[in-house]
Parts: sequence; structure tokens; C-alpha cells
Amino acid sequence: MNMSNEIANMILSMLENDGFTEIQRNELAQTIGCVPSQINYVISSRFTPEHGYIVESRRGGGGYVRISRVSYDKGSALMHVVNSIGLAADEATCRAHISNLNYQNLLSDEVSVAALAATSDKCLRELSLPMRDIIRASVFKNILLSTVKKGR
Amino acid sequence: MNMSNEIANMILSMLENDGFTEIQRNELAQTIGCVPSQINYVISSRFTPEHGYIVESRRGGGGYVRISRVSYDKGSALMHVVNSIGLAADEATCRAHISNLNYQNLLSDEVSVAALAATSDKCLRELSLPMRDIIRASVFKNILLSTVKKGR
DNA sequence: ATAGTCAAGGTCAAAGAAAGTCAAAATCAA
DNA sequence: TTGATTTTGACTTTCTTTGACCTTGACTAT
Repeated sequence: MNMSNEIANMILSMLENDGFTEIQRNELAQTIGCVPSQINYVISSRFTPEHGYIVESRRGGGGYVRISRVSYDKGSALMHVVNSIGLAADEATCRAHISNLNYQNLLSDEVSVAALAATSDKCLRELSLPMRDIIRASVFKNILLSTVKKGR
Repeated sequence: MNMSNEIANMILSMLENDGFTEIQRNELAQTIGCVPSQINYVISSRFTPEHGYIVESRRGGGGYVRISRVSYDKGSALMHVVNSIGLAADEATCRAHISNLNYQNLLSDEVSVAALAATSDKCLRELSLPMRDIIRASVFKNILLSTVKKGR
């Protein structure tokens, strides 16, 4: 087994718990016994967006490299919600879905707030009842789908 | 966590109540255990107008540094758009507003994509024409208003 | 009023701490 | 053998920490 694979396995095992890990590049390199830039090599060859990972980093004092796994889970979880909604949804149902998705980090705070506004009764009060819940479901599903469309 | 982040968090927690705080630079530096000028570094790297803050200060005896979270510019620009929309809006109008606000960094990419989805004809096709543009305007305005935070 | 003193906060640049880049060298696999 | 992958390390870029020196404002003694 070559060193790059060992590094990859180590990162994979760090991700096991919650699909998220934060490493210190130089520290990891030293405990593994490789040169720091090899960490970059492993990340850029095995932890790309195409592989379903998001990598963020920061230089300087207190720098870090964060790796998180997402896309499949995010896409399928959101699709599951979309499919479960059906043709109509009331305000409480949407609110419950949104806060749940936000809690699971599948919807950002910003988009969650926007989604809450867009699916509120206040927003749709011009519509009377059968139609109101139909439009609300459509708006909600379209917002959710819009967040899945792009990787990274 | 590096020291600058700790300082930033401390300031953030001071701002929590009403989006406003007044500190004594040297005092804060001493309680945190850093050199006074690091407070300036933190402020100039994390509490800029781009980040939504206004900083005022005064030297000499009884000097101070005031930091306030601001939403006036952003909020008023968004309010201007909200007011200009009126009671109804077609898809093209919403698209133009969204791309303009996004260009001016008043709407994030994520929220812009969500807003485009929520105001699309595809999303509202169940409604026939007078009502479709009325609801679209309401949805759009409510999304914009949801992004305006209150401060100070 | 004026000058002096002290108590703030401001500036800036050097030093330090991470991470990133790139390409040459080494190794591996077909 | 030869093309792809891996390994290395010199060099770069970004962010943080520190400290010497500067400016401003309030108060005081003349």
C-alpha cells in the first residue's frame, strides 16, 4: 500500500463519524511521516467535488483544512423530502420540513429563512384554500430543487 | 482556535443584544491577553463595512471603540426594490431584479437561485394570469424582506 | 489662553505560522 | 518501455502576532 492511500484511508476514517473533519496539514503530515504537500496531492486526487467532497482551508496562524462529504446525501435527502410533499402542503408542514433540513445542514440558514418567508400564510394569503396549499407545495419544492442543482 | 478568532467571538457576543457595543481597546486587550493593536487587526479584518459593521472610535482620555452591526444600506436598497415592485410582477421583472441584486452582492448566490426558482413561471403555472403575477410579487417581496436583518 | 502631561487609540512593517503551487525525480503498472 | 501516478522540496501566498512609534483628546498648572 502506498503512502497516498494510507493518507486517504486516514482521512476517510476521520470522516466516518459525521462526514466532517478538520486537519492541520503540517501536523498530519508529520504524524504520518510525509511531506506536507503530499496532503494536498491526496486531497486533490481523491477528495474532489466529483468524489463528493467539499474542501475548505485557511492559511496563516490557526490555519486548517476542512473536508466534508456531502453531495449524495444532500441530494437524496432533499429529493426524499420533495417526493414526500405531494401536491399540497400547509404552512406547518413546510415549517417542520425546513427546520429539520436546516438542522441537518441540508439547507443554509439564509435559504431556510427565505423558504420560510416564501411558504408562509402571510405571503400567500391572497389565495384561498385549496389553491394556497397547492402553490405553497410548488414553491417549496422548487426552492429545494434549486439547491441541489449544483455540486460544490 | 487562534487568538484573532477568540477576539472576534468575544466582540460578536458583545454585539448579540442589540448589535451595538463599545469597548476600551487596551482593557479588552489585557483581559484577553494580547497586544492592543491586535484588536485593530481583528476589527479591520472581520468587522468591515463589507461584513456589515460600522466602527467609530475616539482617542485620548476616555477613548473608546464602538462597533455596530449595520443593515441600513443593504436594508434600504432592498426596501427600495420591494417598494418598486408594487402588487404584481412578471417573471422577467423578477429575474432582472434578482440578477441585479446578486450582482450588487445584496443577495447571495444561494438565495438568488432559490428566489429565481420560487418566482419562475414553472413554479406558479397552476395560477392563471392576474393572480400569478400577484402571488409572484408577494413571494418575491417576502423573500427579499426575509434577508433584511435588524441591527442596532 | 498656552504649554505640558497622561491616557487613550492608530499605523505600519517585520517576523512568524500555516497552507498552496509547481515541476522535477522516482516509482509503478500495463 | 513508457505513460501515469506518487513523492519531494524549494518557493509562494495568505493570514496572524508583535512591537516600536505616532496622533489625538482631556485635564492641569501657569
